[in-house]
Amino acid sequence: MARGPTPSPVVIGLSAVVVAVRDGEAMVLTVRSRGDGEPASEPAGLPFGPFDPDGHRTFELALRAFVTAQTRFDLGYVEQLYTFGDRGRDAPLADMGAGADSAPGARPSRVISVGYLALTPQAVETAAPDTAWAPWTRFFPWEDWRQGRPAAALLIEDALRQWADRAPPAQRELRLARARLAFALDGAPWNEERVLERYELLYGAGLAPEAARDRGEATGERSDALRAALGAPMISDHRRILATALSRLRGKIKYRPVVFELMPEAFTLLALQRAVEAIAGASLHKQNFRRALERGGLVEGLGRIDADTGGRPAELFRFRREILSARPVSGLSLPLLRD
Amino acid sequence: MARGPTPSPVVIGLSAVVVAVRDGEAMVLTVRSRGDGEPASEPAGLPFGPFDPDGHRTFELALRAFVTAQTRFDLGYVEQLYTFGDRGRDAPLADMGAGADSAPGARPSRVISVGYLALTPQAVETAAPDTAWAPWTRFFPWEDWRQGRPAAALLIEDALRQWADRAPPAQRELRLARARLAFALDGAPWNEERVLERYELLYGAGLAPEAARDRGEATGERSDALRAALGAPMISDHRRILATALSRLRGKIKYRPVVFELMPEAFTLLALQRAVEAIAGASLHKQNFRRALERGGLVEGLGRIDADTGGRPAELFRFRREILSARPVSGLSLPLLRD
DNA sequence: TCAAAAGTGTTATCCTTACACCCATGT
DNA sequence: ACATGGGTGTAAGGATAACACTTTTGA
Repeated sequence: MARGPTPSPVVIGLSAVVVAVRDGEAMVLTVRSRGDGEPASEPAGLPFGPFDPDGHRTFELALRAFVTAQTRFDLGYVEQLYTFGDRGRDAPLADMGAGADSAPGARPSRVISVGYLALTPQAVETAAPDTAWAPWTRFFPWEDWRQGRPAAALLIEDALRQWADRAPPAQRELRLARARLAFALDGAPWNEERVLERYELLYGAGLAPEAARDRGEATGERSDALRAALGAPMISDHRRILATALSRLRGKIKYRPVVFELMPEAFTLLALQRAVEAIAGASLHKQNFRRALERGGLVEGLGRIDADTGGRPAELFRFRREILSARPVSGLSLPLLRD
Repeated sequence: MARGPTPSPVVIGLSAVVVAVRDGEAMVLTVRSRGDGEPASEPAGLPFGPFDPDGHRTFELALRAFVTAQTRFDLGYVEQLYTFGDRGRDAPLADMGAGADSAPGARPSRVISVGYLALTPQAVETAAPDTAWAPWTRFFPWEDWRQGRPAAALLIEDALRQWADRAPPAQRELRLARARLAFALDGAPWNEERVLERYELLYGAGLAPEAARDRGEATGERSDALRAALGAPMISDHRRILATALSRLRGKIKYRPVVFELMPEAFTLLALQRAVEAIAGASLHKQNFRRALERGGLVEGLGRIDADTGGRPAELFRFRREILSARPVSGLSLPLLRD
């Protein structure tokens, strides 16, 4: 293994997608980027920090430590998502931490970022400055199908068709096929799990503002409506990490009982359903949802509650955590409701 | 961000689990560790190498390059598995690559390893020295349930019960519950996907030889039969990576048509079934397997073949790769056969 | 002729989906 | 009374699991 010129330093960054559900809306913990006197429209980022090879025994411990430090918030359920190492996707952290005080003109350190998903039962307002919960529909407006196909999806459909038309004939069909599958064009079924695929398509098509940014160009002309439909960009590749998290969570909810990590100790069945709907971005069939719950034996009734919205008071339930160690247990089925 | 003493260097290692199926057996590409004149019983490892932050634009390109260099073998399908960063699980690469020529007594570099899964259609014998295909039952004898519950699983069951009995009473039930779920004790159902969970349990129980090794101790007394049942250890944490790969593959085969990445262009339905069985470690019901295939429209008949084993010649089929871009497509159902 | 595999048919059962309806409470 | 949500029943269709049987070849 010949030694060439000294290799560039490698920095490992950890990013966390912290998810909570607050009155029927799925929220993500965001950090304003170096929030000084900059305009409020500066893109947000995920909580992140450098991994210290000396101080931290495992990634997960490191993650918990710095998220608590940065946001004064304790994490519960945590799982690793993916490790991103592409050069050229606006390496996160490149201008902070290990690289912050390097001489100008020095070779930038290569940054590898390990993304994590964390779930917490309540979106407690943190006292930490520059930290805020944001609904993730802000970053992915096209992912919310709870009221039927969202306007954002329609605008994106048009933009993607134009993108396909701009291609040389040989590529046109390929582009269309990708768009059709990802965004349910021409009657194709919508698959809520393909969040990452959709975001990557938008990035590849140059529609996500991050694409132009990473190339050092200005974003092309576009209408206000389309801009809104494309969602708020994030610093670095954080929106990609967020998309990965949503994909993973939407998939996992079906085969592991992870929703309960987002619920308080006692909850009504409708609250549970609303949480699942917020994550899945789709409306569910009430009766069938409850029947599936029963079959699984996942929950157990308690007493009652009143202060609900309108209507008859609902019974409170709790997650039967015991069964996790008693038998293999799958997640919730998603009996979709078509409007 | 105060600068303490200079931080330890971080080295990123890439490991590949390269899988192929050869006459009904699932094989993994292994590398003999620094194979000099050492005894043949030296543990094997996975193909691995350091990631060069200057030369490589993405992990995947780096992986393909060094696997080809090391094994003279071209990868097809590739996906990232997981990034391992725990200190104390015998950091891979610590004594090679970037760390090889460091002064004795110098602080060892912290090694992070990114595991990848790769699938190839044929287990071509590579000309590369110290590289060999090994059936993965060698490393996980308890995972092969094609002929019913394997003897290895029974021996491990006993060992795990003893491990639970050795615990203080408070922990006894917890240990038993974990063992029950993972290894299907007391009538619990076997879940073929939990390969990693099972390996980690064996590691945690001190049964996997790697556990004692990582603590710098000698492996405890055990019978030859039990030793065989526990499978061949691997260097570093490679067996953990291998377990991760098998878990992932066994899961993925059901919801993505990945088996076909392991098949030649034309194959018989029985060959396909045998491949799935080798991966899943379970026998399948022939008729129901074929019916499910038909329903999915995944394959298309061609002509015929003869040179088969005994019996009537079977028709050859091919995977209809076109459908991948035409519609969302799920994997194969596993109609398990109970003996 | 027999072993070994290829193929075909059919049935019971369960899960999913869908539709329709009644109950309890606050305004 | 009526809006809002809680809660129950039931029937149709499709997928799965399980059974038994015929066909075609090579040795």
